[in-house]
Amino acid sequence: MGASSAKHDVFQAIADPTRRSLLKLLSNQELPVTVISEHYPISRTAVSKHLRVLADAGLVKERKVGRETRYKLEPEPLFELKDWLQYFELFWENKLTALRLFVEADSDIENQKKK
Amino acid sequence: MGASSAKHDVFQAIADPTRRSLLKLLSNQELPVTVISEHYPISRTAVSKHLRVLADAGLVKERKVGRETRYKLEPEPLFELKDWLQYFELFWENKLTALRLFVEADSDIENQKKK
DNA sequence: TTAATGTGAAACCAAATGGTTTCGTATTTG
DNA sequence: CAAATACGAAACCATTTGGTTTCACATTAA
Repeated sequence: MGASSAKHDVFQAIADPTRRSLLKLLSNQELPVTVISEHYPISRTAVSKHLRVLADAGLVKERKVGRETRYKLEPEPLFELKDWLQYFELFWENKLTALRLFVEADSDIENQKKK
Repeated sequence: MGASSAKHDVFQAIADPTRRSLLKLLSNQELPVTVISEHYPISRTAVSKHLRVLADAGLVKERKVGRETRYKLEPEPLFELKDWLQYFELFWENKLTALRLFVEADSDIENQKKK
């Protein structure tokens, strides 16, 4: 099996703004649930559920330390997102190229009008 | 107002696999709804609704031609996604660096064991 | 040992989501 | 003009989602 045996999709995991925020919060530190939930207006349980979705997508890793569960970012699954995006970069570059060509063609038309 | 006056979020728009597929389909061609929906096992109406979500997020542009409505990719909003991703690239690079350092440290330990 | 703390599971709920079928309306085409 | 085509709006439905409160269970502290 490949790298993406995740129960939850990366795309779906990052669809929620709270979860995106969680990823940033946990990007440079490992934190227990209670501390994490202090950053949000929702209940600790709700935060816990978001963390589960992220964990299912492989975006976050949990580690039990005593009675705490500490979470931290696991950025690898974001590669899938990057790959997906890469396909489209081709098109937005084309778009910019097309725009440039259009502007040039437009100038030509302007020149012709001036004849 | 900035560039993202979209009713629908880009992140949410690409969360659905059918919509991601639509974006690829429309990346190199402008197509009317009926033709598009032939590529999917769901109803034309369902496809139409997905297209609306994509249009709300600015990811697709519609153009009426006679009785047809033709859709094509509008890749610009994907920049937001790219920006968001960029933040995390820092961390996965760190991760790789950390891994490299760990491997080196491990070698050192191996060497020590050999003493 | 008893009390306090950190957490997830469960049951529940309202709203959003992804789908359907039916209908009305423009626009071609015969 | 009449029939066919292309489409979106509406009403409806089942499931998922994001949230809550309550409860049970470990683990640590008194």
